[in-house]
Amino acid sequence: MKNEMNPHQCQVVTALNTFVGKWKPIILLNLFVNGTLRFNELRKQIPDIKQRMLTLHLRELEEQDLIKRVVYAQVPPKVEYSLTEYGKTLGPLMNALHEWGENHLKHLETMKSPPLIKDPNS
Amino acid sequence: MKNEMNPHQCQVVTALNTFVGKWKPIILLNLFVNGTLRFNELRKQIPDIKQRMLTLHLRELEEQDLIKRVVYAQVPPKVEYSLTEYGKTLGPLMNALHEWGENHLKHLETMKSPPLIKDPNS
DNA sequence: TTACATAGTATCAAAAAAGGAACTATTAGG
DNA sequence: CCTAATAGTTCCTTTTTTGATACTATGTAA
Repeated sequence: MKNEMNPHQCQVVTALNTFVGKWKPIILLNLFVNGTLRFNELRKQIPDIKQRMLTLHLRELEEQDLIKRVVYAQVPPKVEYSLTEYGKTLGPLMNALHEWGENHLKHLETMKSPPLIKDPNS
Repeated sequence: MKNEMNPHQCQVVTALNTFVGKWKPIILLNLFVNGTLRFNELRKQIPDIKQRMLTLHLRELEEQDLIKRVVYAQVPPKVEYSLTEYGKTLGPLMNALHEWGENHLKHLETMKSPPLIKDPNS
């Protein structure tokens, strides 16, 4: 743990605020994994998301310079979303989260199921 | 980005869910930085938190095996909170978040203030 | 006996986030 | 003229999260 880390003016919170929420991490992950996706392709990838929520969060992520939005002048409309170069800097963080999460699932298993038979040597 | 990473059964979300929220990261950070703290010491470290929120989140973090709670049988009461060994495994993640957050603050600066004078060589 | 300190609970109110359903613009094709 | 496709927007409701304030238990010390 960084010793200059200060829980008040807090960069950890700054970081979290850019991509937490019910949908943002999933949207970002999909763009990491699939590259460029159209609006409806994202919807298919995230079946439970409502159109409204998808639009709102895409707009916010765009504001934050994490994703870019490219509109093609055609009908029916075509809009493509992808990570910006800056958005891609979240990659290592996503990996770290992924790994900790994976380990956490294992930890949950060991917590839920205590040994049925006590080890006689303990 | 991990190629086996799958936005559906998603470990990133699993990880985030264990410590996101308005107060949890700050509580954890304080325990990382200060080690063991009593209830009221935590309150002083986090001036804006309401007693209720502190209690609720401490209980949740304890449930999750991220922190431990030690009650001393004395009056007035004394209750100490600290990270569990498992809680300490969040350290590298906190550091990664801290670093990305720090960089993000710089990025925000460069976004907010576009050059007043265009570089004639660009 | 009264006040004090610590670590809480209990209740109700407010605010923030998310959900649901319906509606829109555009144009190509039949 | 009607329909279909895409990427939205509008309006309203529900759920979730926080906030605000007051109240409690208990032993010690004045």
